[in-house]
Amino acid sequence: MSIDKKEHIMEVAVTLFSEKGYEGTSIRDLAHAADVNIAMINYYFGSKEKLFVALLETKARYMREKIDSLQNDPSLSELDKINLIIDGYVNRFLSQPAFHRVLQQELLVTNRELLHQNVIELFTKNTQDVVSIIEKGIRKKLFKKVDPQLLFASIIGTINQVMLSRSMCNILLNKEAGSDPYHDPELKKRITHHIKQMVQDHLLIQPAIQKQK
Amino acid sequence: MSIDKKEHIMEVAVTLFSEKGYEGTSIRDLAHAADVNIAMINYYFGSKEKLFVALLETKARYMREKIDSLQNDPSLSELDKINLIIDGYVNRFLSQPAFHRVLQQELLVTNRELLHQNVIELFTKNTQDVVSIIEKGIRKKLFKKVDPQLLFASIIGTINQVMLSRSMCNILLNKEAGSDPYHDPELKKRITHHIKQMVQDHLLIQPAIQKQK
DNA sequence: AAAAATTAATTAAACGTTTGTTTAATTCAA
DNA sequence: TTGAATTAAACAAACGTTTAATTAATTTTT
Repeated sequence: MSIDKKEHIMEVAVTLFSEKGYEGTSIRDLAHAADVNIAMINYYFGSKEKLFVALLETKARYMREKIDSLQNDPSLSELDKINLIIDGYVNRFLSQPAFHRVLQQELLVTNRELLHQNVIELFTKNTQDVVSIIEKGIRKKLFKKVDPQLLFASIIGTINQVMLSRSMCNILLNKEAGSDPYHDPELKKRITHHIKQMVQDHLLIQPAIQKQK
Repeated sequence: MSIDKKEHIMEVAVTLFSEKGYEGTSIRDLAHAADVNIAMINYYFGSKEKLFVALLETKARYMREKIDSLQNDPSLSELDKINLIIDGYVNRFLSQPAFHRVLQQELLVTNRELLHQNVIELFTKNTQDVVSIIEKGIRKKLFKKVDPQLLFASIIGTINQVMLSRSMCNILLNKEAGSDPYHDPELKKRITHHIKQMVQDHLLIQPAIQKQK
């Protein structure tokens, strides 16, 4: 029973943190939304800060494992790997918008050092892996001599930009103000297609050959 | 004397908000950092929230005017305009990292509706203008049939990604952990060049002709 | 030009809430 | 009957804001 309750609290926490921010969410807000006593949060997690760290550790494994499995697959070309990584990130970000907004918030706020450092570490390994795939493609003369780090920033940054805020996303994509763009199946296709096309045009020597589907 | 003091408070506020977030920054923090009495912030601005809105209105005019002046200049090609807009955004974001982190924070947090709505409005007009420039280039057959909205998201998103956090940026660019990447003149060149190159490769029919400088 | 009256700027202290956390008592399950 | 789970109540500290008193600057009147 207690494990389920911990998970329940964490699920409520990620939603509230994403809507109101870490500082903007009180333990009382959390307890009320999760329908548990105020004292239970500290009973289970020790403190509000430790709840947050627990949240990171639980939620952040998936993408790490995804990239690891691609990394040393000899049957895939470097372009295949990049395309699969784009698919992975878009799927991941769109299916967990609340969690990824919380991550972004902690990257932006530098004074909660423990939380900040925890989020930074998540990104570091992923960055290095993707960059080294791009570098390998360049060495094999499959790719042009692009800037691998900044190209990775463009991939992630494009998704993050769309994910910044729902109303922002609706304005960007000319949707009605009230609608929920993140659960629109069209959006996922559209983002994936745009990023892949842009990355291919930028990476490949003869991008004109590649036809838009 | 009072106008200078208001500006002084706002300058301190943008720094503190960017480091600690809006909720994470107390009026007492602000008053102490600006070396004024606690009551002065409410005396000048009315409330903490109104201080924030005042901050937006003062700081956010520049980019608006920049794009407006480009918009109807017949001597510039659509690609010229896009390149100048990229220059403008990179310069602007890198020279005011604190302010733009505050903007991003408010986009991420949706429950402070007044502040959120104010930031959204800033972005809306800029988005529409840049999109219509890209669309014009497509109609003139200068550009391929790209996704104008998402290409704009890629431009802004790339810069935002690099600006998310200093240590994040240092990791991304392989710099030492302590250094200040945003005041490195090399970084501005590198970002500008990457985005322009990527956008050109994506937009132009024969990107191979365009030579990297 | 000096004095008086009025307005603006600044202060320290206090306001009532809300914050994260803890306690001590109670309920529940093993 | 022992230990874990749960509760309501209380804790001190910090929050944004307001007050009432004082000083500084400006305007009006003499």
